[in-house]
Amino acid sequence: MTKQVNFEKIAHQPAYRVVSEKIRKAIVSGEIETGELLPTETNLAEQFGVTRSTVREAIRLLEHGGILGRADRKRLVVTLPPTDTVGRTVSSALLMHQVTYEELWQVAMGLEPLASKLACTAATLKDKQLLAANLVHTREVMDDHDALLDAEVGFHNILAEATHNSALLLARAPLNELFYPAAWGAVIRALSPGERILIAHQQIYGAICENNPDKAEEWMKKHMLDFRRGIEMGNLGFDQPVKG
Amino acid sequence: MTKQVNFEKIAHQPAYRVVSEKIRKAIVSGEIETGELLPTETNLAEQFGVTRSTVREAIRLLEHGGILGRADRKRLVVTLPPTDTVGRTVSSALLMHQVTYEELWQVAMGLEPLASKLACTAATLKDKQLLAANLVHTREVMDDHDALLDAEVGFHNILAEATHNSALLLARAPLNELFYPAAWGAVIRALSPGERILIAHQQIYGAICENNPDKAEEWMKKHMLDFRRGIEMGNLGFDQPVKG
DNA sequence: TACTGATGCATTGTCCGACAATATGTCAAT
DNA sequence: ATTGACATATTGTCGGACAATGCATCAGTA
Repeated sequence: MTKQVNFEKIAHQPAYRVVSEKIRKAIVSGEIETGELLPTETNLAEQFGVTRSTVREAIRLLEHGGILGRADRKRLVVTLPPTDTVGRTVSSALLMHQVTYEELWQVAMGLEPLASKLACTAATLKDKQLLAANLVHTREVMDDHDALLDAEVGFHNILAEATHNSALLLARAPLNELFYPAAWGAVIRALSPGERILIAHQQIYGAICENNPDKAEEWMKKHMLDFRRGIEMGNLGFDQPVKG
Repeated sequence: MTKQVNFEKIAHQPAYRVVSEKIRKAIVSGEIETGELLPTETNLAEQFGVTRSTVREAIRLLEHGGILGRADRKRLVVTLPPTDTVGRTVSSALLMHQVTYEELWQVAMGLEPLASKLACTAATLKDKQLLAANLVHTREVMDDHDALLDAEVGFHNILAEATHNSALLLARAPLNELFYPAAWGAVIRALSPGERILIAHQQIYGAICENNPDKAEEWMKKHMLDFRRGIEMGNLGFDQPVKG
């Protein structure tokens, strides 16, 4: 082992990444307001001194992150990345990492009771109305497995929105997209636990209306534990990777 | 208000998106294994019947999500999206949504105690060694604000990794990238709470070694509450948007 | 006035062809 | 086994081209 000098790897980022980074920084730093239109591709190309092709590749990079979108399939606008777009990115990452139902359930146990608690103080009148409407709808579709699943997922969704906490919303996006559809769907088909679901939802809704955070949190915990028991009773491979 | 027929908007996706979707599906569905090399750009162009430019734009879309990467700046390989890449996407989305410290703290209160609890049962010997090393290092840099911050963030990071739960890891990515650097940094500079930090970390570490989930969870809650008090004492705009 | 139609311009989506820089593989020379 | 020379493959970047489509303007007509 002779001694040898080590040089650091030289970087040399491709131009399209450099351009992409510059635009991204300008956006995130607020230099360009959301909703504002970006210059045209040819214009950007001139400004950066590259060709339009390069600019286009740079734009694609940002477009997927949801930072950029199209107003009317023409001009580019700076958009608030919609949570579902970002959520999808996270979800497909998790899928590739072969995330298991168990792992997602653990996260759900951390976030959903929290959401219930926070919703008690943060929910607006409109949020409560949405929850109430969801309860009515749930009761109606109690026997239709698919519709019941939709209603169940919808309840948790409305609840999360009612916290008005965007960080929480993004953190639990994978639950919406991966966990509930697959896992709840299986439980519902196997056990038809419509009544139990409805009771839990009603209690949580009640707690929110009474402004009782502890009760809301507790009932959500029960709800999630109930769910887990359903999975175990149905013997539905809790430690298996979620399949997209 | 005359009655009128409503047609659904016709889609017409641009070709680069179609191509991108096809590749994405092939990857997520496992048709292409991770680590496998993709065909060359020219080859893909022929297969899809489009030009190389279009294929390149399609690739950029996926590259940003971290699904695709380069082996050696030449051939494309399918990669497991590294958590930090995906995390950055989420973080910049949150920045643009003007997420507040308060919101992030709420999420932290949901996830960090959970991580502590889970780490008790999931941590390997190596994880414990890393935690121990972090404690030693923390004690050494107690007076260096920047280094102390790094150590503090590092502790929470190791702890989260010790859960071996990729969903949890991704969900808390914004804490690493946005919350701790900015908020803890401010607290540390204002109050120098090195001792209190170290004590909490030691207790958590102890609880993990004793395999005592409840204690680990409790101490992490204390730690986070302590943190919050620090922010309020320092009068550091808890309800202000995080600035990147 | 309110609707319709024609026209021109701007911008994006897609294509083509080209070239430089750089990895990779092969083969000979030492 | 290492080095050097050389051909090859692949990506990054360029420039130019054209069709499709959206937008604005302006005139025409009931």
